[in-house]
Amino acid sequence: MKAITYKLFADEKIRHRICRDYALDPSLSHEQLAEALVEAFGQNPGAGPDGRREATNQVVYRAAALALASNSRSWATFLPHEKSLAELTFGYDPYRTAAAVRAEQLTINDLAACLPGQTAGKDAHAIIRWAEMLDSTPRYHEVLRRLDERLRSEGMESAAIVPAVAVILGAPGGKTLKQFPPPEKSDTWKVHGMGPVLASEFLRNLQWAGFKPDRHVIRLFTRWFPDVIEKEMPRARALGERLGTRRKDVLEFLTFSLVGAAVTPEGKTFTEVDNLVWALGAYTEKKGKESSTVYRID
DNA sequence: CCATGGTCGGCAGTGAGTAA
DNA sequence: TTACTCACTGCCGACCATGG
Repeated sequence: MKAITYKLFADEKIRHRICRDYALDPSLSHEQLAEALVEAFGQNPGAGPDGRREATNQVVYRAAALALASNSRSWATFLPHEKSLAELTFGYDPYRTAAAVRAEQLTINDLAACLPGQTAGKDAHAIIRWAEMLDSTPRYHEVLRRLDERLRSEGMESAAIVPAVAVILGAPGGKTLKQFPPPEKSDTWKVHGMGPVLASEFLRNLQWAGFKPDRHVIRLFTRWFPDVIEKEMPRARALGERLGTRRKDVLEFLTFSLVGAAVTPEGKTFTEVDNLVWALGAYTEKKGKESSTVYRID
């Protein structure tokens, strides 16, 4: 971890770029900057219990909307638009948002204007679909907690919970739905506009403790920890089996989620580690330009 | 035939990098 | 400084392969 924070903030140019993107004070120490960066992502559950606390549909809606807002879009690009997204959705109120859409006072284009990039329309559409889903599903978070409780009661280790739920929400196959019947009045767990990766982002926004293996993280871990990957692969396959899937992309997602959990040291959260590894991949160890450094994570 | 899974390309704007 | 190329991001739908 020290090596990663050093690499991130020692270089003047990179430190200033990160500070510009996330409105941090460049005169802080490396440790303070690392802490402030993780803070800026706002997903670190800290010491609290994960996945167990209450969350209103409004809190759930905010978590979903922000996860969708991060799709194919650097967080720093979206940040300036966050305020207007919050205003358009009445402070992430799914009921008022759904009502405004019904009354044709809010359109996909209105929301898309807050989401720069190629997936703007699709993400905006998904944000509306989520409002409609939550509008007709009271206490959605309780539904998720029941899923969480079931998996735990069946002996699933806690590091596997978020990846498992993310697969059920993001890429449920027919077998998955047989083993995990969807909530009442619904014929699927599939959430709008999210695959497993965005679904784990969504869960993290709800302060569930999980590791999100995005492209940067996968790329760097492939270089750093081939042995851990080898070791976690059978466990990912077993987990996939448990979830009723053998899809290659899902197994890759599960493998790297487990690798992330495995390399997270005692006393650190998954979120802290993956936020910092992500930043390293996004700002320093870029694709095709990686150094030969194998960063120790401790 | 049906369910499942793999592969590929489109989406559409950002920003880093490079050449002139 | 300007103009240009290209990689990047995750989801999804079209299409094909496999196997019961």
